[in-house]
Amino acid sequence: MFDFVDAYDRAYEIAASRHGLSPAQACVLGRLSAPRAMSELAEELGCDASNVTQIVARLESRDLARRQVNPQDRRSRQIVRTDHGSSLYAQFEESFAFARAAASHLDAGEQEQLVTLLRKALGSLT
Amino acid sequence: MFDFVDAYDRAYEIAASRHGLSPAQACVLGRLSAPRAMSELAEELGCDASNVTQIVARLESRDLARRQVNPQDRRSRQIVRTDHGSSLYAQFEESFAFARAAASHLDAGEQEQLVTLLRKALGSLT
DNA sequence: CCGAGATACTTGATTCAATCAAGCATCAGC
DNA sequence: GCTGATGCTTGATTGAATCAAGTATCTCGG
Repeated sequence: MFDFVDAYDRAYEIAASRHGLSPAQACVLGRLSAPRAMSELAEELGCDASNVTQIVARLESRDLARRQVNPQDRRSRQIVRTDHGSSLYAQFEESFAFARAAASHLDAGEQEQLVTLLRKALGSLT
Repeated sequence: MFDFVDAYDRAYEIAASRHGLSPAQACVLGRLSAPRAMSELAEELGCDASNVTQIVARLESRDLARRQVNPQDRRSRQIVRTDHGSSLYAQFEESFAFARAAASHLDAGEQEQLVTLLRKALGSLT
C-alpha cells in the first residue's frame, strides 16, 4: 500500500514538473474547471487561506489563472483558469499517466474490483 | 484512486505531526531499523544527499538518530536510531492507523484481493 | 607510493509549501 | 451606523527540496 501511494505521488510530481508546475499548483489548477473562491480551495486542500493566496499568486504571475472580485460579495475573489491554464492542465493530465498505466495492467473486471475495494476500504475514513 | 492516495497522505502527515515529526522525518526514521548510509537513504527517497543531511540533522538535534563514521570507509556515515527514536517511531506507527482502519472495512479475502490488485496495477511502474 | 579522479557527505543559496499572527476591506444584523 | 463576523492578504518563520561548490577520504594506475 505504501509503495502504491508512493508511486502515485511520485508520478504526480514528475508529471507536474514536466510542465513547470509544483504538485500544489497542479492540484489547484485542476480544481478550477469552474470559478472557485479562495476559501473553497483552502477548505478542499485542508490548508490555510494564506497558503492558497501564495499558490494562486504564482499561477497568476504565469498567466495560468486570474483572480477577479466576486460582484455578489466584494470581499471574495473568484479564481478562474485562463485559456493558457486550461490547456496546460490538459497537457498535465495527459502526461500524468499513472492511473492509465496502472489500469493497463488490469482487465476491465479487475479495474472495477479495485475501485470497489478502494472505495470500501476508504469507508468512513474521509 | 486520487481520494485514496490523498487520504493516505493526510493520515500519514497527521500521525507524524502528532509526534512532532514531519512526514519526511517520519519516513527517514522508519528506514532506520538498521544503520543506513546517507547515500542509501538519498537513493531510497529519490532525493538529493544534501536533503538527507538536513533531515538527519533535525532528527539528530532531537536525539532521535545519531550519525557515526563508518570505520570501513571514513567518508561515509552510518545513521542509527537512538532508543528514543525507536520508541517514538513505534508510537508513530501505532497511531498511523490508516492501513489498519482501511483494512477493518474489508474481510480477510477482500484484503488479500486488494493487495493482489495493487501489486498487479503497480506492475513494472516502479 | 603518489597523484588523479571518483565517492560520500556538508554547506550555502534559493525556491516553494505551509502555518501563524495581524491587518484591511466588506458584509450582515441589530 | 456600529459591531462583529467573514474573506482575503501580508509578513515572519519553518521545513523540504534542489543545485552548485567545497572538503575529506578512498581507489587505482603508473
